[in-house]
Amino acid sequence: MAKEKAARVIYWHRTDLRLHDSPALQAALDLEPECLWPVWTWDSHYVYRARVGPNRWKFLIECQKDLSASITKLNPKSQLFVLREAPQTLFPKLFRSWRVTHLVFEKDTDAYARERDEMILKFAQEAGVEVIVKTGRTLYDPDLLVKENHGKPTMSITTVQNLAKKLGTVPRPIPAPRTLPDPGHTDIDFEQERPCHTPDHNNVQRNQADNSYSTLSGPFDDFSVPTMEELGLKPATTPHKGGETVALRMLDEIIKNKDYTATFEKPKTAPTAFSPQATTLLSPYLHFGSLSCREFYWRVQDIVNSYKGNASFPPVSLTGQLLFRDMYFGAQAALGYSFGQSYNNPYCRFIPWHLPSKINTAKKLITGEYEIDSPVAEEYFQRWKQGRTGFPWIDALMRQLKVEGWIHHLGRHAVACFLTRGGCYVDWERGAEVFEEWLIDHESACNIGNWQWLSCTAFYSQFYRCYSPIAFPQKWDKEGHFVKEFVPELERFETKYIYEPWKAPIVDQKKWGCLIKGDRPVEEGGYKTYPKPMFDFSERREICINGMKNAYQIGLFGDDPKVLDGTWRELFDNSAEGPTKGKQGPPGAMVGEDATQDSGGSEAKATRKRRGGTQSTLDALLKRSRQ
DNA sequence: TTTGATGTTGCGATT
DNA sequence: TAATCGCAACATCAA
Repeated sequence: MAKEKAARVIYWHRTDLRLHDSPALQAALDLEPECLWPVWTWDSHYVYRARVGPNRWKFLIECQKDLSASITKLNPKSQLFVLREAPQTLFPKLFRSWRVTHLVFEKDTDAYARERDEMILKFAQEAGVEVIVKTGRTLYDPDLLVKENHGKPTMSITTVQNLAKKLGTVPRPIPAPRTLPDPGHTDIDFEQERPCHTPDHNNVQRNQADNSYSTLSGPFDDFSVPTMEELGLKPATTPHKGGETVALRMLDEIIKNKDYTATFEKPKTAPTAFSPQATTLLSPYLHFGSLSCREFYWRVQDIVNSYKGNASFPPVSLTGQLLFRDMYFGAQAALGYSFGQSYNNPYCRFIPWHLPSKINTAKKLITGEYEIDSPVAEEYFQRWKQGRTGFPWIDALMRQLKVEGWIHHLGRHAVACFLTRGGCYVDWERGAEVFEEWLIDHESACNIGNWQWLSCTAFYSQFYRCYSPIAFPQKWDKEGHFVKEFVPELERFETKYIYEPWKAPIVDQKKWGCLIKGDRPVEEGGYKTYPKPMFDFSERREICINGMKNAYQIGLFGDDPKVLDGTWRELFDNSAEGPTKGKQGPPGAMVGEDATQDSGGSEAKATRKRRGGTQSTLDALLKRSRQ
């Protein structure tokens, strides 16, 4: 159907801070618009609800500034127009005010994005605005993957590889446009609506007033990208820089090394390598869409196809990494909100982890808060988060994560295994929240999927394969260079003790300027200190494996009625690892008046008495170690 | 329905 | 030093 009037198009950037290979941008340009506004809406969901540390804020801002500059290079009248209002309230006003005919954007399939985009679609229909949505964030449209998988989530890489075969070759990337239309007028003849600030998960990230929403078009009325200071954020510490320009330059460098590109095998890359790291570090660019995954795929594939030696193959090869990404997107697309939690997730095993999420049972959603069922587990969790477990390998990784916003994939495995099934027996959702806060490449689908994988709640089940915080890093970095970089307290320690510094004789500890004592690093009497290990690893490993074995045998999944109503406790022995005491209840898992009660009714109390105590294995262990 | 193979990336002992 | 194997063990997938 031919359009009567010239198109006035808003191109809504969200997951695609780039000009190269954007099917959605191409669709917008195909309309031959009379005017085109490249727009970013400062979504309050990201500002207040998502967990975003200063490093990812900085990366996002750099991606936006780079894109805006590239737009202006193609058309000096244009830029990325940043509008500081939630899209749900902004667009209806904008459609009217700017006489918009089309809204174009790249498809986003996470649960919140779908809800938001449905609403925007409705507003657009009401305003007579045509909406065009194109896939471009993944190799395959996640909804199409799911459809080909008979509506089921994609839970294994072989499944995805087979589906990919059926769906055919990944399309070649589209070159960046050489020209861009003028934007239309940008007069604002309406009031800015400021979003609800509470709950504000990012309050901890700020040290100044939050001016995210001071005005609609920014303090200089020029729709420019906000600064860290305007957002009130603490300074970023990451050395990694965002933007399409940097991303394409990095890709060029990687591709230049044909051997690396064609023979890459993820399991053979060292998690202890830093400056330079052993993997590409392109993930944050893929996350913000400043690098197109199809661009990456084909640049790699062309090298592989012409490679004379033995090239690697998916799933371990570079393109295989993109297939894993698609797998997680496919799982998320099929499961929606339940993908992000154990509760009500039919594909997620039920394990009675410590520090379980509080649940809003009416909505069947986790609330973002958690229950401290065991003070010891909470201490383990805090020490893990702050990089003071006393295991140098774990602490080095957690410190690198906090400072730089990126750690190697196998490093993520190590700390995730340690927090969950291979050490602390703490809920994977706690770990996923920390990663969400600190990773510059945080992609909800991949993060959630990887945490489920490592905790053996979904995707993977061989819980008896457990990462040792000593043997595993030793395999990669005998000298302990990585540890010495990120845990400088230990920089003078002998190689022999680098992963087990508590075994070093006191005289040597003194000689090397660091005493192994306490639960946090401090300066003391002329010496540095580094913590003692917070538990005996092999002891904890055994407890965890037994806990997992038991939970696997009981065999509940997140959508089991017993999980939903809390009566799962009937199936667990009181002494089983985790908050299993009492036979009733969901206490601990409920929100509302009953949420804070520790255990069920009189029957539970009777049972507890009969069994002679309610102490979990964890607390018993601690008590023993203090004696 | 049963069966056999497989599963991105473990550990530790042995060769 | 690097490669191989047994370990103890289970869900999923394809045939």
